[in-house]
Amino acid sequence: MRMRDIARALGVSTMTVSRALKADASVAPATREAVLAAIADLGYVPNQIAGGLSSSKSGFVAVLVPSLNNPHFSATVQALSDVLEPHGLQLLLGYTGYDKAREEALVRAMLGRKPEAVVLTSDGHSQKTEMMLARARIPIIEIWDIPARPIGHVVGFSNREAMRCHVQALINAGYRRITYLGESQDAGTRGAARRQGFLDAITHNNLGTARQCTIDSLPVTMSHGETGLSQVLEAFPDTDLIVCVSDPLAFGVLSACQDRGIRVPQDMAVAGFGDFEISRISRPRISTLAIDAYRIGKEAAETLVHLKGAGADGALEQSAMRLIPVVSELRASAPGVQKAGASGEPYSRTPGA
Amino acid sequence: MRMRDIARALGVSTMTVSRALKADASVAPATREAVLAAIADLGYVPNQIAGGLSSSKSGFVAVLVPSLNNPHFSATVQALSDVLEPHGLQLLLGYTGYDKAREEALVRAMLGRKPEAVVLTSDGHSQKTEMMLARARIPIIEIWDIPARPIGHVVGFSNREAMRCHVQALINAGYRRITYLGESQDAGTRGAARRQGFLDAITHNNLGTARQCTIDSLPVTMSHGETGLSQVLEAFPDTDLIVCVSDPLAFGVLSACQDRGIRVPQDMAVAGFGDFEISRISRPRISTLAIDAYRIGKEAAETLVHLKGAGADGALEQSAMRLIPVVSELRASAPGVQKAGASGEPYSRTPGA
DNA sequence: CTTGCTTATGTTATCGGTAACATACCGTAT
DNA sequence: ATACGGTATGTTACCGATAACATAAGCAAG
Repeated sequence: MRMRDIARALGVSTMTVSRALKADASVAPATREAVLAAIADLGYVPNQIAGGLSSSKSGFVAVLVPSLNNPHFSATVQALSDVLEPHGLQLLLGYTGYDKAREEALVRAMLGRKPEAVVLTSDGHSQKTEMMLARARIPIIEIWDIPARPIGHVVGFSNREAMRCHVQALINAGYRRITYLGESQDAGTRGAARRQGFLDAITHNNLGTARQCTIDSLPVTMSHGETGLSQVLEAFPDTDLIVCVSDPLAFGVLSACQDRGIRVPQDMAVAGFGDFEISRISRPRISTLAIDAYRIGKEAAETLVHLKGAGADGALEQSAMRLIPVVSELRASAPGVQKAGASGEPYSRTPGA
Repeated sequence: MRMRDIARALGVSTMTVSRALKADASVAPATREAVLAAIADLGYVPNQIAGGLSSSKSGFVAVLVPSLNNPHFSATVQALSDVLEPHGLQLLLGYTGYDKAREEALVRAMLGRKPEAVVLTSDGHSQKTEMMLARARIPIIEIWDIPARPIGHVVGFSNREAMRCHVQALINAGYRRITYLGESQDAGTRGAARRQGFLDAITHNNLGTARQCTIDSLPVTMSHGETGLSQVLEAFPDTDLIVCVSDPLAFGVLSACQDRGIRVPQDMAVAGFGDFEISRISRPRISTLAIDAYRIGKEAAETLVHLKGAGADGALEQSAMRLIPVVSELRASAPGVQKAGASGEPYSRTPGA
């Protein structure tokens, strides 16, 4: 079933059919209706591959995220989809599995399909990946973190600065013997940036040598809580607060505390990062840092739509950087808040730039 | 940058370049090396759109899931990707948001890109969707549930039968005043099948009129636990077990119980469905039903690979149905297991067909 | 009645690859 | 030396749509 079949059935040319399928082209209203009726009747679906080759408009945007099983990335993808689809842009989704080689292979495969733009998380890329993206001459948007050397546009926040503020708020709440629990092989990733932010806060407050424990898995999940807690208790038994690299890990630590009869937050407090749903629902709740993942996707998509509107030179336009504010939420698991009797109320603080 | 540019740079024809890019074609080893070197050198990425149009092999498989923010679907997608990518098939992912109109629009958009197969969850489809899929003459695989009227191949299990077995196991453990907590607008979805399975078990055991409460949201998440528990306590205050349509909801109910000082499982037990990580990590643990989501994706992918190997008539071949076994896991929140002192040990039961 | 402009539709070339067929070249058997 | 078979490469047509240009019809103004 081709466009020609529709055209022949109506005694018109393929161009008339093609034009009838576009909203703006000049076709007589009666003709358009007849064409659309025939298409619906025969169940014709236009071949986008052929159309794309001819018009050099593929109609999709490549999106690369480290993992799909992550509410943050889901929300970001959802936002991208919500904004881009009304503009006729579909998403070609790929997940890198936190693996740079895989990311490179994916970028290559995606570029071969001529996406109109590429959106990817700024977690560090291989040199070839960066080269391919730079050569592609299409808009590139890095999201989530602020890369040291951006390829194109950026929509995100500084994980380092966010974690620094978060830990500072916890220090203000009275904690002093704070241990960080993160990933071991995090070079160049968001995890490393968060760790650095933790170190910044510890150093700035003269809290002595930083206490750190790591888990050898990428990404860490709630299942790693037990291992993580063991390590912390062995290395730093007097810890009064464990700051975890993410909320799921914090929840895992919380469960492990319950198993050992450690009262949270009286004996030891637990903090996470990322504002996953679980940190609000768990009992006790987990202090965390809220990130508006949907907004990151939304603003990235809006940047793209704006670039499209600006014309073909969009890719060459001055690259923009949009910063997304984040908010620390100290909950019941932080005694400072508990004492204030506002066990559910968030204590908010928006870090600057 | 086109293939012609590579060809000219080497003084060969485009066909030689094209052939060098395929593993099996007959090209002199020296020529192939020269071509590949030039390609790497110039950073050429073949245009898959043009290649696809010419060879009528798009090289990707369309995958539709209701939501990406769901560990089950993530695992299934991961499996599909793991198996299909070595065969040169990429995934074109779409999520329906549990919305049939959206699903229809997505199917239309995807078919326009000529996927080599379509994999979608069997949650009920619009009539047009079914028609389009049937007409596409490519392999269609419905996964997760067993549809009443399959379009093509099926890889999944019976949610109804699984829930029936699950509830039967809980009845065997001693529960009698069991209340079901599910979604209100679940017509034709997995939720409805699970509800029906619950009803089957209640009826079969002569436990009187079934107790049901519903939450008006699709999908329900852990955040709906509080509302759900309120409804159950109001309508059926003597409930000894709440069976939830999914694990996240069960976790939300568990937290709500803690807020009210309801001891789980002594005062009231909580069961989920789906074996999410959280039901293993939460304290107390949640009785649940394990589903091997990765295996569903893996077997679906293997079915596709087999069909490809079988040749062009794959789509017309006898449609297969693969059943995935599921296992009830009664955990600490079920007193039967607790009494046996095996607080972490799963109690297993594999339902037949 | 003709010119000129607008609107609706048709014709042709092309997007960048690949299938299918054609051909040149080489070594080996006769 | 000739015929033959296989390998390596080139030529041509085409995949199914659309951009760009061409053309026919209709109508207003002169």
